[in-house]
Amino acid sequence: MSSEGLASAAGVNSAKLRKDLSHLGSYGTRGVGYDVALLIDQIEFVLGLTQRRAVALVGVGNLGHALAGYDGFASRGFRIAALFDADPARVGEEINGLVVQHVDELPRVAAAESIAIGVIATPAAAAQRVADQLVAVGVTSILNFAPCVLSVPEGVDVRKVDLAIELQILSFHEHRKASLTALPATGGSALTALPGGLAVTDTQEAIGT
Amino acid sequence: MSSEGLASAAGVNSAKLRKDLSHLGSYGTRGVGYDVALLIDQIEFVLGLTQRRAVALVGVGNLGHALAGYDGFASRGFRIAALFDADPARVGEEINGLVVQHVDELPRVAAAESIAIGVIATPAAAAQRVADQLVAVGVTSILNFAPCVLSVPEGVDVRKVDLAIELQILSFHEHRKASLTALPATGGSALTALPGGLAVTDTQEAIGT
DNA sequence: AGGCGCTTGTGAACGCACGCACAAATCGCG
DNA sequence: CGCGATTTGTGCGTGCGTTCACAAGCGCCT
Repeated sequence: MSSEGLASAAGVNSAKLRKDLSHLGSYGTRGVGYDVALLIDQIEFVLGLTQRRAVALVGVGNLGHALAGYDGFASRGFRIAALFDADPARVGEEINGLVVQHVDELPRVAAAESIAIGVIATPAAAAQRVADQLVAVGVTSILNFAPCVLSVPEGVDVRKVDLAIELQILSFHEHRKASLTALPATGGSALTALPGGLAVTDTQEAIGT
Repeated sequence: MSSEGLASAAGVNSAKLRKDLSHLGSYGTRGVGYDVALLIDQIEFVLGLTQRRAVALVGVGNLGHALAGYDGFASRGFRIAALFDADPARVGEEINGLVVQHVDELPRVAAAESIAIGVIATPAAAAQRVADQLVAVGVTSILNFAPCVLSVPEGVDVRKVDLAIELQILSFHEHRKASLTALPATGGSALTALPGGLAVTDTQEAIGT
């Protein structure tokens, strides 16, 4: 498979793709292209995806349920090792073969399962507390679906996924298509990074801290 | 509120924030700062968030359920106007006050509700067909949660959200923290853009087309 | 065996975004 | 009324990512 084919499939420039791959080493053959299977192995190795990491999911509301049942995690080398919730009514429920445990059980489970990554799917109000608990048990990577900014100590990685922001971006493009307002579409605008996004409700207090 | 305060709250540089805001016009007061309420109004106006757009959600599996019940959409100015699924068993189910309709009803509903944005939460195999149907009824903005690359005509915006990729990025950082491999952390690597991501399974056929 | 076409890997240039630093402007206080 | 403190708005330099373009290398066909 040529870099041109890979690039068009991925929707990027072929030169960029080649340069990226060259960082891994020379796994292509000139005049022929790349061995896709070998490439995948190498990428997985360098990215550390060969080891199946254990993931703890906190918050089994609507979103938590969906994440717990999401096939994409298992097929990409992640093992959801435990489900937690703070609501006693939800504790004991079984989802996809896993029983929801109370979030206070986290220290015990984390030690037993060697949790590497924590996923927060709680309401925004509970997110910071959960993050603190995760950090306390040694988790250094957090995926945050709650619409709020988490403060964590140095050395802990937080990635925030705000589903509404994706819609807002689409809405903005829709707006531009309609009215031909020529606002320079600067790549990563700080605007979308504002806590609470652009919601009128409670943005004041979110910023005012 | 000073730009410094806004910037630290958003986690960005204050100069960048001021420059971004300056694109909207001069809504700050020197020596004083910004009127947050006014700022929000202006940003919402420029970004076109003042009009509540109608969203159609296709695919009410685990993820679809979560999205249909997600408060963040409504509070950010989006109205989920209709739910669709191809599975007759799911048609008729009521979620959050909306009844799931068969995807073949899309043309009729789209005309009645003036759908602006389509959200695809179907399995990957069905995503392209749904995208085609959305495009056919005049939808020009698509948010795709299925782990596949959609091909759409010019003028249609597609944003892809792959939840597993977020975990992979965290996993990679975790990997780097463990072994101190010095791989240049190039900003937007093409690797993560590969269709099918880094999954071993069926990547071959995904690329081989 | 030799040449030819195709593809990789990479040096170099372009462009863009980020951040610094400063002039202009506003408010408060003496 | 004037001065100093504070903050915005922005010109400019720097660094990085992307892209072009080309030499080196590989396989195939004759």
